[in-house]
Amino acid sequence: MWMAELSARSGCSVPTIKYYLREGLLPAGEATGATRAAYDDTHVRRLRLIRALTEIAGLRLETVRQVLHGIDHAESWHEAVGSAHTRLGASPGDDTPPTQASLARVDGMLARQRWELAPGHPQAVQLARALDALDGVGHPVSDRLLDLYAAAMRPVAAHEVLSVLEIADTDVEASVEAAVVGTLLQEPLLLGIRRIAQENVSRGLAEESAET
Amino acid sequence: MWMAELSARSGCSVPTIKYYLREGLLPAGEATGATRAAYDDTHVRRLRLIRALTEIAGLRLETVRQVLHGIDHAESWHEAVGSAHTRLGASPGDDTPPTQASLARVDGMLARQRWELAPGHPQAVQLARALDALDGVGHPVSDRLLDLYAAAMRPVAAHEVLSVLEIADTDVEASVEAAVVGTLLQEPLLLGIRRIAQENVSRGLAEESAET
DNA sequence: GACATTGGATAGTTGTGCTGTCCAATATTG
DNA sequence: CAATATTGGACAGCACAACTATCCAATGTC
Repeated sequence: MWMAELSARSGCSVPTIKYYLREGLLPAGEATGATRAAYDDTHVRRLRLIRALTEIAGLRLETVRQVLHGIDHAESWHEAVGSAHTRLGASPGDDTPPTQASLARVDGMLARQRWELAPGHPQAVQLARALDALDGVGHPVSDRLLDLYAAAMRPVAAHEVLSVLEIADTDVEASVEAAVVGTLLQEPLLLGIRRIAQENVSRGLAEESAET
Repeated sequence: MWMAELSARSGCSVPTIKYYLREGLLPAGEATGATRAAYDDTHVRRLRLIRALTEIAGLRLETVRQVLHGIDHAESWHEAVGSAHTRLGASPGDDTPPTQASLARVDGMLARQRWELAPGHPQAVQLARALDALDGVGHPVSDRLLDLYAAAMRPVAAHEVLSVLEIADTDVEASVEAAVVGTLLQEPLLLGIRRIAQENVSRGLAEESAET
């Protein structure tokens, strides 16, 4: 298909597609001449993925490019997820080191869960910085809450990883994409359900106290 | 304290503080003369909250303003959380209606969890749109995963709401802020722990398969 | 051979979140 | 009381991200 059809099928305007090509987010089509290139379904999928990562996961194009690069160059699916996680760890330009106290709390949580993470791992650092930030606004979280989060996420993560594994047998490339998409694009799902759960607990308690 | 001290204590530059004042994010100090105004600890706290909401929760200033307005005007803490949730539901300018199929799936999940949500509630709409987006990129999620998310979030939400309630007895205003902060600023914590859990499950399986 | 489309290059636009500058009115200090 | 410093207020400017628009020569297509 030509540019016009790619635009129609992906929902992106032609200038936007050209912009993504320039920025290296979308691989060039197969050149069939000096002024013509052919695109296929992989380009349509890639465009939809870019839009999803920016609009839903809220990633910036620079981050999207790194994530896509990870998808394209990963040898295995868990390498891809690790790469995506690393890219997402820190917002660019923010290299404030976390406090030792928060790092220790993260290590403690990991130990209690019998989870292992290399010291100085981006995820641990990021988590420690989040703890610092909550301290900074005067709303520190308890270790109990961290453990609760960990306990809640354990079965979720297990299910997610296993469902990606099922695809990995038949199509490694697809499983890499599924892993990254699953991690990033399902975040709003999880958070949305958390909010709904909070509202229900909250309403339940409000009605309860109204009865007394 | 004067402007200079407020700047030093909050970590925001004077022009930035002036900007927030102009934008209505920070209440004006008490005017002690035509060219002087006194600020107090509430202003320091408010500034730190603004920075946390933008830098950590990734909210735009327009959204921060609405959230702060909700905090300041809420009668009760669950009203504040509801208001904050509503503000966060949709990205501005994005009013694509979800498909009926996804709305039905959300309703089904709510019914299975015995959760109640008014029809057309922003949270349900938002969740349905997230499901549509995942379908759009060719990675639909199963009802099983939704249920798993819900089951995982149930105890989390219960604990979070209860810990806010404990404060509510002594200080309603503080509990309102705690509810909003807890909902928004603890999101990175939850997601970070989920990523760590995924990596551990993934690494465990990778080692396991390496042994065979 | 006329006409539309493409790729490539370049410049312009919009929105967001600050920053910088200026000034008159005041405090503060000596 | 005078010199100096600081403040609030208004306004313009800047940097970045993500497009969007325009132009053009080469090339397909009919």
